[in-house]
Amino acid sequence: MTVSKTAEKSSEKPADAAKGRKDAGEVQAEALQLGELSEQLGYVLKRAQLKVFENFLRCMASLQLTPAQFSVLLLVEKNPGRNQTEIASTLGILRPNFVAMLDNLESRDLCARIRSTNDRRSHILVLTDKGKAVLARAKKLVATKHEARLNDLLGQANREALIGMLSKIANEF
Amino acid sequence: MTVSKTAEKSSEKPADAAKGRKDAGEVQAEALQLGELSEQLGYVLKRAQLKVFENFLRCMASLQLTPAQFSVLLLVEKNPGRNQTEIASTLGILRPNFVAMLDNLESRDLCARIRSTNDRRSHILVLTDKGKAVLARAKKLVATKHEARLNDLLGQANREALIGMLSKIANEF
DNA sequence: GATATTTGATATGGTCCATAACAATTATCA
DNA sequence: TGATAATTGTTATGGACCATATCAAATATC
Repeated sequence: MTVSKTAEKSSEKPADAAKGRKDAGEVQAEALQLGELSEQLGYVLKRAQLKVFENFLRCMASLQLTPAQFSVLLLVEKNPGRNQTEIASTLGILRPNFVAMLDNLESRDLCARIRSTNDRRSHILVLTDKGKAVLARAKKLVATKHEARLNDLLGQANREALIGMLSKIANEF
Repeated sequence: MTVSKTAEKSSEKPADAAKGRKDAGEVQAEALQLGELSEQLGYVLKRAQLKVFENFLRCMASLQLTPAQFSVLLLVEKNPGRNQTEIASTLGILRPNFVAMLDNLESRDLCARIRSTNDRRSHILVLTDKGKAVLARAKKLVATKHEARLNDLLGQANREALIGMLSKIANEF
């Protein structure tokens, strides 16, 4: 597998990268043969994931939300009153790494840590009003600019089948 | 999105993580609601990719090959006589980062850098005999233990459809 | 009430990714 | 031809993300 995650400027898109020579005169170096690589699940999965994240970041540029941050806001909205450990572990984020992430969201006034009265060790997480508003706008952007692109590319039925298969892999592989 | 890539020991699997409490007596904290997250392309894509890579590493434990290393060996075998820049860029690896990778493979006698006689700046890449042998064994392991798992999980037709859709996303998204 | 566990946090190290810069070599072209 | 530009592999470096150990405060357990 492999595939870096460069956005636009530097690295050329992996597929037809090696052709980036002289478009001028001489002998065009023949393109490399991907061979069995293009049938490798991991390879194609990783490449697709990088493309999707890249597109996500472009769509969210105005809101400055990464995929990870978006997922946190979504989960906190859906599960208000949960503490850091619960939110983090549900997303597969280790608690130490979740701290800086929350510091960021909190400094932008998108969510807040509230000392729990039941258990004064834990911080309850909630979205601020601004956080709710930003998340609402983010959802619209994602739906119209990001997910809609999948329908254009694959069609509604295939899109749902894809999500279903990926979920199955994520849960049962 | 989010989802870390922890293998087995430490972090719990994201989905049913928050339940990892006491299986003993008291009140089981209700599981968190994933909500729209489970329909987010990027989220499910990333989670699937992590699972697949994790499984790949397990299957290749005896050969000590990462997905990235495997892809390099595959590509060099398919395209002998190419230089570092060509192989790296085709895989989306930046040339500076490709150096250490090759150092590793070369130190294990899996591939070799050969000074080109045409252009004494470039290094031609080839697989060593050991490299070819290891790659052959790797292919078998991948086919029987890794890719075969997809068929068991999705069925042949769905597997091909999945690869096709992912390729389309990787190339056209 | 002594001990163990949990929570959020800090420090730290590893891996991967990206950019700048460099020497050696080759291409370009005035 | 010779000066200049471009390319190749490389090093150095910084950032992002991930993982582990450890800690103090608070709580649970016995």
